[in-house]
Amino acid sequence: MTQPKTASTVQNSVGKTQAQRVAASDKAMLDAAMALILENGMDGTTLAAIGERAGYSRGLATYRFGSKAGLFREVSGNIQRHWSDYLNAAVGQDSGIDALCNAASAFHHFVLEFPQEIRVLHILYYGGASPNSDVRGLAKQAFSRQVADAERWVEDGLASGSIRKDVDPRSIAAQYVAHIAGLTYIWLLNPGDIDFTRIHQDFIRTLRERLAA
Amino acid sequence: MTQPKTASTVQNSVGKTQAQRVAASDKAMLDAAMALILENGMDGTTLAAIGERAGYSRGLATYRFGSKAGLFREVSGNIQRHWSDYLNAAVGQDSGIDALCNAASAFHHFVLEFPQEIRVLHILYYGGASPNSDVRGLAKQAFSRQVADAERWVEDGLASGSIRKDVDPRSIAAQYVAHIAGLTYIWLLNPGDIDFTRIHQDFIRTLRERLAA
DNA sequence: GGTTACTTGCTTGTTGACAACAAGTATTCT
DNA sequence: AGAATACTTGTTGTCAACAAGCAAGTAACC
Repeated sequence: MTQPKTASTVQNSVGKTQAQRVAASDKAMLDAAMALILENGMDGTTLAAIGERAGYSRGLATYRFGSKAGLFREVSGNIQRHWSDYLNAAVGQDSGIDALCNAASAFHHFVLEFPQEIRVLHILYYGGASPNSDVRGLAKQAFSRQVADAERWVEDGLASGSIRKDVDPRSIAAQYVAHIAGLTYIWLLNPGDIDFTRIHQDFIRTLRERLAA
Repeated sequence: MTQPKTASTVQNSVGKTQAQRVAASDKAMLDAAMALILENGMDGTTLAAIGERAGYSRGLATYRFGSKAGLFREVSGNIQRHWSDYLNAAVGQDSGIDALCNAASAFHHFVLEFPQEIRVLHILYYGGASPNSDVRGLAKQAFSRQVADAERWVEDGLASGSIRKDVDPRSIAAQYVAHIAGLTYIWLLNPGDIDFTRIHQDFIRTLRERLAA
């Protein structure tokens, strides 16, 4: 294993265009990174291990992502894009209570369909609770946007009269996001302890009861 | 600064009993640890920095806590004990909806009164979202107990007839804890963004509406 | 279409920071 | 006094980050 590792050691890295080489290594690196974060968390994941797990050298991860922070940025950006598309497809042009409920359902389905991505994403985001953490900005931005979305939905519902007048959009939005984030956190800690589907149905029902005009 | 640092360099470390020496250093170390975790997070806090901030050598933190994991255990244990006493004082022998509401209010007051302790505690707990994290077990245990407490309160309320019959204690308990944890997380990320008092009042009201028999 | 210059992808060498531990010194206790 | 405990200093191994180099691909020119 100490023999010099040339690019040709790696499957399919010769006779390809540069673009193909990068695409291949990039995918392998991101897959390896996600797998290692799931196994060992952020701290336990080393840049060297990512490169080697992906079938390259210990140095490639640093070269590709620049730093550990860059790696986390890349990974979270990828997953977030996926979730964002999924959410938009589910919510579309809805607003008011329907938008809130559809978004919650979309999250519920996403968790069932891509549990690993959600796990990785939240491992990263909860790491952002630490000050000076490299992912803090990412987490902040993600949650701010979620709250802003929810707030907008509630405001639209108020404007159209489908939501009762005595609620505060900002407060509802914060509670809505907190509910989902908190539940996901508990699930992350103790996957078997949470009956996600039951709680989700409960939540949807309560939301409608509480907000309906 | 490179001169040998003997214990007598430290204020009040000579002419005291061993017990007093330990008590003094222990307090200084824990204070330093909390301050540094608040400033730099878990990753950014080094055992050496804790010792030196506390006015001792770079080695004392390792000697005292055994390892970084041991340090976190100690810090979280201390804060948790404080919160636990605070909670018991507030909830007492209450059960049912009153217990849930009083516990939520106690948390609200604790956050206002000891924001730094809550910040540190949750920085540690959210770090537990990472697998193989040293604090994972602590976080798991803490949240399990919170859910169990809430579940018991709901069950008592069901038994005494003060809570409506069609709710699932486990589901309610999980949502209750998720609400508080999620809200705290968002507050940790963006302290100014959350109107804690308003949301708390909202929450209490909703809780009563939703659970009252 | 073949040789040469250049660019880009990737690897290896090295440094500094830090946790962890071992071995030492200082202070108190009996 | 010496034993025990509190604390400090020396050292090792791991890892992120960076620097320097090698190899494969691409383009310019003949």
